[in-house]
Amino acid sequence: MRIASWNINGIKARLAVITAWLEQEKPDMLCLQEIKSVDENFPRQPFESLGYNVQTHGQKGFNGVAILSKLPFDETHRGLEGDENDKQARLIEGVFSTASGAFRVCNIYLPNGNPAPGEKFTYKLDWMDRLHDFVVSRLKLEEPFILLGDFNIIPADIDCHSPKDWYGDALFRPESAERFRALLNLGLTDALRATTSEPSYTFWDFQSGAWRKNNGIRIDHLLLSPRAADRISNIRVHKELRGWDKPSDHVPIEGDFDF
DNA sequence: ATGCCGGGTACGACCCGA
Repeated sequence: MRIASWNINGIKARLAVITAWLEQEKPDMLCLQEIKSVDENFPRQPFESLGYNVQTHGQKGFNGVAILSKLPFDETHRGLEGDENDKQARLIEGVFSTASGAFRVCNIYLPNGNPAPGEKFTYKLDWMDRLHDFVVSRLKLEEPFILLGDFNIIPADIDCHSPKDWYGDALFRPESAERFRALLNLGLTDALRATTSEPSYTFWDFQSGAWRKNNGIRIDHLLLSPRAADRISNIRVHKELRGWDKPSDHVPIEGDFDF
């Protein structure tokens, strides 16, 4: 089973690119971030025609996440618990069954947090603390659990072309990195970093010729519970998509699992 | 480079992203 994550920066603007990629790669599951659409306006039919079940958690104009899955959804959960005043659509989770048992995929669009310090940075850190509590509850289930998406976290110097450009940024500040490490310390595996010590960027800014200069960052991640880590055989970043026409500023990251 | 691009809303600018 191939499971991918992709921040597509607007479903309306990216529909043609996404369907072209799905027809070419045929992943079993694609988790989208930044759909920037309400649920009613999400174009379900093009994906259903390609054999995907569609679940969305949208909001007007900003944010929004969705899961496209060839396997049917046993359960779906929307939103991150812990703050009844948080209305931003940044988390959707699906539970799926296979012959080898159930597994769970949680798709997140973690807040950017800039400028830091400030209200947005505080929101990011609070969101990460709530995510930590959520992950603790999921790990207690002792099932294969994949936490994936756009984390808006650069885990280490190797994950950006030019670390000095990122000092003080909400994606790279110690408070952010510390909370990311706390997730790993719960027992989650950073799937990409577990398989290579090379840089492997997932985002290149639209501005300043970042793609041409390979001035990228690695901020899209697959984190695996122990039982999910046991099942992964390969992981890849589809860097080539950044060079397609009408690209997103992010590219897909995809893992191969034996369920 | 607190905005160089690109997408959103809405139809002229302004908000947001990383």
